Amino acid sequence: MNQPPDIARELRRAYLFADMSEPHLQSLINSLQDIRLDAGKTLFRQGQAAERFYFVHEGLVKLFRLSPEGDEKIIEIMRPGETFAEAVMFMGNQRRYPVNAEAINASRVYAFEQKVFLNLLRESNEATFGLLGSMSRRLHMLVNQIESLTLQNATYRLVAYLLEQIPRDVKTSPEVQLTTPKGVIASRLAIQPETLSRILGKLRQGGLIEVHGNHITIRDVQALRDTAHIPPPE
Amino acid sequence: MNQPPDIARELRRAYLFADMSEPHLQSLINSLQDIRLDAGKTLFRQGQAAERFYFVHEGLVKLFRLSPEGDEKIIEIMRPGETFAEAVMFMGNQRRYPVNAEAINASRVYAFEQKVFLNLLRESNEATFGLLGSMSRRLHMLVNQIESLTLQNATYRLVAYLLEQIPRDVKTSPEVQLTTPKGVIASRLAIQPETLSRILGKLRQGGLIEVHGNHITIRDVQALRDTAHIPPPE
DNA sequence: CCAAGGCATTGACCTTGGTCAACCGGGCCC
DNA sequence: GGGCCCGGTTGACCAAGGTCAATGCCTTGG
Repeated sequence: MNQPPDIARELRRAYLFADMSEPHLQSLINSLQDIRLDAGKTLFRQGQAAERFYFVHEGLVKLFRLSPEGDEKIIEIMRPGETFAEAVMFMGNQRRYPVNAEAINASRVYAFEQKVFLNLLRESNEATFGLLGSMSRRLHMLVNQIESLTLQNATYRLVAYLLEQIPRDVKTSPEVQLTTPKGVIASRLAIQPETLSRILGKLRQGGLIEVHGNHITIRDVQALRDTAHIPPPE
Repeated sequence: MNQPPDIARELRRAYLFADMSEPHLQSLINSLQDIRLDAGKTLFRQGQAAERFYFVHEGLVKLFRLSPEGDEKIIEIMRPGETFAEAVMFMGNQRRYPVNAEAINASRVYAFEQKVFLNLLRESNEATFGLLGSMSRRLHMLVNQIESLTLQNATYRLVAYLLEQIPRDVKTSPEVQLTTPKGVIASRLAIQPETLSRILGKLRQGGLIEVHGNHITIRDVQALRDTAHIPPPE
């Protein structure tokens, strides 16, 4: 069990742990489990009893629902430095995961026991406020998602997604490297892979973007925003 | 300022207040504002600075987003005994309401100052855990909503809504009294009023329900579940 | 080096639900 | 009582995006 000294610093990237006292964080680190997942491996399934929550160390984990027909809707894609399934702890008696979780890539996640964490919350207010912040952010994200699913169309969602992927502080012809297969993005945006492909084609024909496999060059950010009627940031 | 003695009992119906100590609850009650809203009156708008959260005493309040074109999507309809906008308190520096809130009926809501409540949270763990429970439930509700928007069709959503409206412990030919105008239900389900009307017509023709204005008689619960492929409860 | 499987693309077609317009009926106000 | 307004219904039409099928391409493995 090698313990690199900066794992505390890594965990603090998550809102959940950001303001936690050093001793508390250390006691959590001592009890965490380091889990390796091959690509496509299931971490947990919807309906299973929830006893742990997770932090992504590396890789990508998708949280998704399945329809009875087997169609998949990705609710969220968890990236390194993010925690997930921590809200389930407060769902009352029947604590069950409300979604499925599966590794997209080969991944490593840290697992924390609910019991340990709950005990810690009971004696630490900063920790609790960190959790409240995490949950509040997730609520906001879900409301935004509902809005874009109901009040906006597929092109809007894809364009908004692309614009979100632009690294900060870039002004001219930004480059976007898709971090997941296009099919995964399609599910996240609630469209079919065929439709995703067609919309990208349309944008390419319009001279707004260039597509080379996973790599997309945005030729005209403003025009792209305009086609989807997205107001400028801020 | 008449203060009925059982306002504490009323507040305890909300998860947020359920397990709060009596003195804490009393101090909140002393600082609340009782707000009367006419039907259609706006309580707050998306983007406004958030300084208070609310408890519905009577009436119905809709939380909704607007598209640039003016289309409306109701995210949630708040009923007596429920709290809303309490999660906004933890969104960091820029605390702004993420949705609009407007009274559907003539309503009365109690308003609580964030500052007062936050001070109380800092010294009370039961209160904080009540809040975590509220937020956790709301997260779950939103995930369910996303699932039914993306993996299910309009008929499913309407049927699921109707089945939710059936009072507990009723077995035969349940009666459902719609608590809001049909247009409001349509927006909540993310369909057009015309479509809602047509789906009800289809179900009526199929002999599954009877519609008399706001009052709906469900003739065959099982068949209704089957048309939408909804598994039996539990 | 070739075969196989997975992802992406493209085309043809179809379905769901949205749009637009007309109409109905009840409550309300003058 | 008459006009009107609002919520709801109905019909005709339309369009966005889903479905199904064929094909290409790239990776992987024998």
